[in-house]
Amino acid sequence: MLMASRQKISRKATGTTATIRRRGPGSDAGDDIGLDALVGHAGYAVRRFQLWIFHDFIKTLAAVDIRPTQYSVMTVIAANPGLSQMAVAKRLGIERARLVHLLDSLEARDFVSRIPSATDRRSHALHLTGRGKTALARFKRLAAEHERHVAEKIGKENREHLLRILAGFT
Amino acid sequence: MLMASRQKISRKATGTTATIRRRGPGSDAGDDIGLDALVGHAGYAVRRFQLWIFHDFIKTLAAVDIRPTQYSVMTVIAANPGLSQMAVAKRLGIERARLVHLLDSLEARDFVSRIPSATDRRSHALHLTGRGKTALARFKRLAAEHERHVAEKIGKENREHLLRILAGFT
DNA sequence: AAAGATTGTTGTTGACGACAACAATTGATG
DNA sequence: CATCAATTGTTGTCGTCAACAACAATCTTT
Repeated sequence: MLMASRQKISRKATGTTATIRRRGPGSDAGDDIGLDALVGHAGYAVRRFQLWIFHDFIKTLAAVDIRPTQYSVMTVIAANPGLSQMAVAKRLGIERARLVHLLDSLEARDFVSRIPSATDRRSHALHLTGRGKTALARFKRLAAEHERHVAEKIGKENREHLLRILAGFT
Repeated sequence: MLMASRQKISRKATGTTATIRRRGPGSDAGDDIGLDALVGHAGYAVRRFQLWIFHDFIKTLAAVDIRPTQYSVMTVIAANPGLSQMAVAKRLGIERARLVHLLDSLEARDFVSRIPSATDRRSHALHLTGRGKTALARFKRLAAEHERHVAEKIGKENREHLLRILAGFT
């Protein structure tokens, strides 16, 4: 065995002294373990929820091979054609260094085009291509389906309430 | 300049045709850009919120150098001493491969100890050390302060409502 | 005793955030 | 007008994290 530091200790395997719920002693299947202090921490709940929601988004849009960040980039460009990379990065809270690769992949698939700005030769004016526009329409239908999954998971009114609560972060 | 593919196009810099809000023409500072379809997507709001919340957690607990995942691991072990690595990983939704490194760092700081299980020589019974227990108490105070930051950010009752909505994911 | 499952471990891959440089270009200041 | 600071896109590195695949040791089942 490749484990490290295996001292010999004769500790009783009483284990799980505190907050195990609904389990007979001796059972170690471990699917209902108390969290105690972790419940009531917003960060933990949000992290788990985000994992679930991204999984579902990726799965729902797997047929078109679009990830959440790519979708957000195309959406912003579609709503504001001609935007610079800096503007998109700032708006979405991603770094411009990261946006470079995102746009590379989207441009390679002919969804987005970097058009040299007529007023600033440093910057690119971002636009969706024709293919990009029709593709985004399909993405939006799938994203709406994903959004329905969210509503099924947490409840329609809870989803709307959550959107209102977090509206300040968009 | 190292930019790629700079064709010469005489496109008008009208830019931002659709949904720019509250901005005079010609200004390109770009801090108020329409999102349109992105608003109403739970995943986007949750992602931004999670970034904010993790940043605040890390900053608030920077003095003790504890990250959210480390905190969650110690909390679960404290509440359920003797748990195996598999059980902790399953409970927190992290992979056991990842938990190895997390426990390595926590063990190196003498917060957690891997005690060989008396009943199963494959598994480790996880416990907090004395140092780990007193340290966790301090972490919890700082985490509570972070939680107050969350309440200030989104509102006390909104935070509680959000916790209720996402209770199923903990 | 043999076959299959489990546990901890190591390693790799890819997405992602953060940061630091750099060339080209712009804008402001003298 | 010349010069210097700021901006824009780019490249690169680093660290975190989720996901997977392998593996040795061990347990369980038959």
